[in-house]
Amino acid sequence: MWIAQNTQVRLVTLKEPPKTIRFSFLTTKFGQMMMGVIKPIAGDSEDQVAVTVLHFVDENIVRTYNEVRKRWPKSELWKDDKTVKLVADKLFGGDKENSEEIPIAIFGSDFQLSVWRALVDIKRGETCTYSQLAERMGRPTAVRAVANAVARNDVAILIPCHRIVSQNGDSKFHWGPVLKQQLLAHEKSENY
DNA sequence: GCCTATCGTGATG
DNA sequence: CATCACGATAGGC
Repeated sequence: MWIAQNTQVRLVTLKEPPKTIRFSFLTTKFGQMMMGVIKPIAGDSEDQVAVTVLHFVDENIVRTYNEVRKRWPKSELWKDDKTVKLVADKLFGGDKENSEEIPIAIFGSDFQLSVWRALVDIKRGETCTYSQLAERMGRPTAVRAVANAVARNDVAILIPCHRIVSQNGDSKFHWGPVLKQQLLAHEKSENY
C-alpha cells in the first residue's frame, strides 16, 4: 500500500501551531508511519482534515511519538484512528488512480515555508541539489540554511524532502539514507 | 581531507 | 536585544 502516483497536494499555512493534532499509525509499503491531521482548516467544510505530520517509524512508535511531541510542544496530541483513517484511505487506500487533492497544513518561519513550498514543485522521479533549490528560491547563498529547513520538514513524502540530494551524491535523510534510496528508486521506476 | 563562506535557528545571558 | 554554535552544503586547495 502506497501513495497514488498522481496525488496532488495543497499547502495551507497555519498562523499558529495547531491546538490539536489527531494522530494514528499506518502500515505502508515502506514501513510503519505516524500520521497527524488537524480539522477543520479555515474556509473548508467541517469534516475537512489536513495532514500536518507524516513520519516514518524507524525504531518504535514511542520514539516517533516523542519526536512529534517535541516538534509540537504546544499542541495536544490525540489518538484518533477514525479521523486519520479518513485521510489515510484517500492517500493510501486507492490504487493508481487518485483525483483527490490532499490538504497539507504547515507551520513555520517565512523562510521555512518558502523552502517547503519549493519542495513540492520537485516532480516525482526528479531530484534536486540543495544549492539548486536555494537558487530556485532566489537565495543562492543560503544553501546551508535551506538544508536546515529541508531537514525540518514534518510531512514526509507529500512534501518530498527525500528528492533533495547533495551534489557529491551523499544522501542524508531523517529516517536513514537506505530508505531515501528506496523511495527514490521507487519513484524512478515505472512499477507502482 | 581540511578550511572557509554563508545564513536561518535555537539556546543563552 | 547580542552573541554563539550548529547544520541533510559546496567549493577551493
